Amino acid sequence: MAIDRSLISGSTMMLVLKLLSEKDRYGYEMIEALREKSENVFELKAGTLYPLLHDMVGKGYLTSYEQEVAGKVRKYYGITKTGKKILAEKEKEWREYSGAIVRVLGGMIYE
Amino acid sequence: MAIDRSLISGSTMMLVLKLLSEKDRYGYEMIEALREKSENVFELKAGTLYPLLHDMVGKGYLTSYEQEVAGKVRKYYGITKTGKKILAEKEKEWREYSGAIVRVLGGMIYE
DNA sequence: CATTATATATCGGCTTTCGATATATGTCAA
DNA sequence: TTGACATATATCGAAAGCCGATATATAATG
Repeated sequence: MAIDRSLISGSTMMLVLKLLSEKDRYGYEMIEALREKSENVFELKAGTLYPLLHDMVGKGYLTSYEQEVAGKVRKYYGITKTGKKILAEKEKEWREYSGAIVRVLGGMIYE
Repeated sequence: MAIDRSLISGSTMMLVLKLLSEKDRYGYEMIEALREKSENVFELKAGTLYPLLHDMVGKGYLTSYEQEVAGKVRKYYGITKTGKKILAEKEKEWREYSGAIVRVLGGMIYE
C-alpha cells in the first residue's frame, strides 16, 4: 500500500459495496478493480477481503453464488437491497467526514 | 460521534498536528477546537487523545510544558520540526487517499 | 516440469479508538 | 455552603479493522 493503511480504515466495506453496486463480482476481481479505479492507491489484501465478504453475507448486505469458469469455481457476490441502503449511508458519512477534514485542514487540500 | 468512528481511523494524529501547527494548545482545548472546526462532526475522546499525545511526545513530534492558569496546571503541547514534517506527509497521504475514494465512488461526491 | 497467476480461505497479531473509571480543582446556582 | 457541573488529565481493558503469513488448488506460461 502506497499510503498509510490506517487511513483506509472503515471505508473498505463502502468500497466493496460500491464495486458490487455496478455488477456482480468475485473476490479476486474486486481486488483488481479497486487497484485500477484507485490508480494503484488502494491494494486491498486477500486477508482483509475474504473475511469481510463472509461477514457482509452474514449481515445480509450481499448474496453469493458459485460459478465455474475455465475449470475453476469462482464465488460471485451481489449486493442486496439492504446493502444498497448501507452503501448510501456510508457515502453520506464519507461526505460528512471528508468535509470536516477539509475544514480542519483549512480548505487548502487538492492544492 | 455522529458518524462511524472507524472512518476517523488514522487521521487523528494528523488533525492533532494540524491544530498544533497553528499554536500551542492543551489537551482539553484540542478536543473543543476539533469539535468547533469540524462543525460537530468530530468529537475526539479524552481516552483517545491523552495516550496519543504521550505517544507523539515520545516520537519527537511534540514537546510539552506545564503552565498554571487560574490555579490549575495545564499541559501545553507544541509541534516540533519533525512533527511538521510528519504533518506534511500525512496531508499528502490524505489527498491521495481521498482522491482515490472519489475515483472509486465515481466522482459524484460533494453532490 | 517448474514457476507464476488465479482464486479462496483462516489465524494470530498489531494498531487505533473508545467506554469506563479515577482524580482534582473551579464555578455557579439553589 | 454545598451539591452539581465544567474543566483538565490520566489509565486500562475491550472491540474493531486490517494485514502478514500461510495453506490449498487449479490454469497458464515458459
